[in-house]
Amino acid sequence: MAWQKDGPGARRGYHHGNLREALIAAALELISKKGPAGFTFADAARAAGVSPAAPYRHFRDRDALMADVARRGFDGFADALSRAWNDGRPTPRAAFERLGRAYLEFAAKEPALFSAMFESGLPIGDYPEVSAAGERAFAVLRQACEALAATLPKEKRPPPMMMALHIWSLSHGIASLFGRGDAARRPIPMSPEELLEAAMLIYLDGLDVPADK
Amino acid sequence: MAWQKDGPGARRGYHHGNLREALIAAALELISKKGPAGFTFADAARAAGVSPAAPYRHFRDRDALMADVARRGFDGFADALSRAWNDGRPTPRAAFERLGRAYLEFAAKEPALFSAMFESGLPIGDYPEVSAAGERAFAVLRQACEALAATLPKEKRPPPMMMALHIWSLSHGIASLFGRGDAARRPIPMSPEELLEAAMLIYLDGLDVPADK
DNA sequence: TGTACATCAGTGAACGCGCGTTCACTGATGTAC
DNA sequence: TGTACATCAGTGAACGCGCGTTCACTGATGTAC
Repeated sequence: MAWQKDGPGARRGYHHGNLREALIAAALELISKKGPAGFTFADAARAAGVSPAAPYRHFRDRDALMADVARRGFDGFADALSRAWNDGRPTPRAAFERLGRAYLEFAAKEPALFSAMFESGLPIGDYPEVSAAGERAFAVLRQACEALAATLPKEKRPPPMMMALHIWSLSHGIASLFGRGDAARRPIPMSPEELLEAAMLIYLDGLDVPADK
Repeated sequence: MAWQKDGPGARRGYHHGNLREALIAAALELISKKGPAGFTFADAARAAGVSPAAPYRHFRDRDALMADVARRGFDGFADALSRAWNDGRPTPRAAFERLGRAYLEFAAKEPALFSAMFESGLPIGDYPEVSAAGERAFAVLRQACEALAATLPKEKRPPPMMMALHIWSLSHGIASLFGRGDAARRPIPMSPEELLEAAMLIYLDGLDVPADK
């Protein structure tokens, strides 16, 4: 956690030097401890070690801070998905399965970001940069579906948009219900990753996407 | 909305006569207006037209009220799923598809209950009656999967528990992301019902569950 | 059928608390010359 | 290189507010006899 810049930019007295980042880090910390509703603007200021008035220099209000966290979350999510897809190498099908796992991995490794993205209760209409970032993440999945659909003969190709929505929903459902270290999670007899992998196998079978090799 | 009993039990002055129910109704109203985090104990009292101290006669605190809402939600959910399944009549497959639609219907028609059940942020470990009600709802789905799996030849039968988790996750993902009249919802080119139906078709195809007729 | 009394389910005033927000301010930094 | 000044990013005190919670209380209801 980079609460403060290291080296010459580190806090040196009156000026924090890196408050914006520190507030975001504090927000993440507080979200993972107490849930997306579990922190206030004043809490974030306290955690960053500044006066309650200081955050106003960087964010209009708590929602704006939360929105920035969510936007960063979606940006990181889009990157993670892109990396997993890796332009469909070595095969679209193998890459596609990696994509699903990347979804769960993100939810598991960054539960605070995941909460901010999907459970913050933000009026996302008010934060177009958040929904734009969300679109970018979804676009990665959609592209992957297009590539995978293209491996099928024309008459059997499903609409890639529909496919993308299916996979997104499935992954999201698994991640929401079982995917986090959450105390609220119900115990299940297999790991979320196995659960998703099995489901994708069945789903792709249903679409007649041939297994690799 | 039965805010107060009708007839002889209706409010008649000093005693409310039906405050417990009125508080629950108020909570639902407030949840659908402002989200699961969007109301306080005092708000609920105000909405029910009583003093801020009155709710303490019926609930230990706000969380206890929320938990009761969630429990009722799961009970109603279990009922709705049971009704949709209808013991697998006329055929397990047809009943199964009804089950999926019932999931979405519940989320769409009772968004406040749905929020209380899945997005309230309650520490459900502290409310065993809530998780028990959740289990009852899940059990309906699991039973249905058993019945459907039983229509397949032994060597092709998937584990019903896994199947149930798949369908639950998929339905839940669709309901969460696209299923509510929510302002936060992303626009999609088909209805959630169509989306789920198509996904289930593909999934059941993947399992080689024969279509009816 | 009346009455005395216990119990129940409310009131309303009060409290301490933390939050959001504003304000005039001030220390630190960057830059023009 | 030095200096004056503008700007930036903080402080800390203050405010009004609503919340959660407690308390002694009281009106209404139910019941034993």
